[in-house]
Amino acid sequence: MKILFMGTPEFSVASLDTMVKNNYDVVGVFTQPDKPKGRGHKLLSSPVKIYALEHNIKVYQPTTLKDNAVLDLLKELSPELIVVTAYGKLLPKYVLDFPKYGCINIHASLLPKLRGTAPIQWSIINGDTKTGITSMYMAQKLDAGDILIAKECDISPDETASSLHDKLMELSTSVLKETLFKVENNTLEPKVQNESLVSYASLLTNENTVIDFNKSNEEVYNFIRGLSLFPAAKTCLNDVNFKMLSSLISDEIIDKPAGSITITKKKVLVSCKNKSCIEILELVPKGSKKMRATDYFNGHKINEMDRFNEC
RNA sequence: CGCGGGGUGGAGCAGUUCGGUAGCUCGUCGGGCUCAUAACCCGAAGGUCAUAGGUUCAAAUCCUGUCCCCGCAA
Repeated sequence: MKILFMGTPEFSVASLDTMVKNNYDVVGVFTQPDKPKGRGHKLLSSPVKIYALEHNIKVYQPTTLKDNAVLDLLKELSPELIVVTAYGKLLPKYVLDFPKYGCINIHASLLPKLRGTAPIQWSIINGDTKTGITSMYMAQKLDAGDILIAKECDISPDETASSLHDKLMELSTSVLKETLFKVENNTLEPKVQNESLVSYASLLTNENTVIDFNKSNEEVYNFIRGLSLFPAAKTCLNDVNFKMLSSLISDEIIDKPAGSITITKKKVLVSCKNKSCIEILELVPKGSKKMRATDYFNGHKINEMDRFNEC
């Protein structure tokens, strides 16, 4: 069975690697075009591209799929199945209809919950204790196709986006393997998604990754770990931007306005809703590197009025 | 040449504008107080101020080159 793979980040590499290791016939890889990245704007290739080149798989990086050249390419590669994991582009209908066995997507949530681009982060931010990996037939509507295989994964109380990413990436390989096996044996049983249970994991932006200390300390805690290490929860103090990387729920009761800072001998506490507070462990000040919160405040004196806020 | 910040005892910073051999908050070590302590008191160790060269009576501080680190943006 000829398979065309589409994916871009590290998470996608696991899928591609699974197919390569299990000797599937990957006839080509679509990945996002190289973009100027990092300091100095150097052109960087996606992890999928790097992996594919190392394994002598043809790489294609169309800027748009709505192009006759892409259709010609599909005809040339003539895939019987397209597997998509975090590619970063929506597939036009003619692509979805092209392969004989359809297009299959690996998604990092238990659909129909958390459709969209950042399901890993939002599952933690929302305080969920369980998430998973779902494979589905792709439909034109985002992540709305019929469900094929779903596997659950627990979210531990101190889970971070990074650790959950790794767990789900591992889980995605077994979901993909099982899905491919059933495709080959024609034993899939697609299930329509229950539209009444749909929720969305919206794109992470600079705006919706800012900490709101008016929420409870538990919500703030989930927010920080749900965005750690990347892209990280943001806040601001005296016109300096900060990323909060890790924290702990504190049982201290401090009657100060949200965002107020209390420095004790060993702890940096920030006030949240209803006198609750959160202990900040690690942060990154703008222009500086990751450090312990206590270290930062050893070198930067603050006064009573200073508060973390939205800038 | 995308924008910007920075390299000062173990950590985080100040000092650099207006040159005169180094300071703060912690940590470490020793001692003391205490029922006890992450608290408090006393004391100590620890720095070629990234590096090379230049200017100067004198450079962390001025000039020039080099290396390294980081944030943003994408």
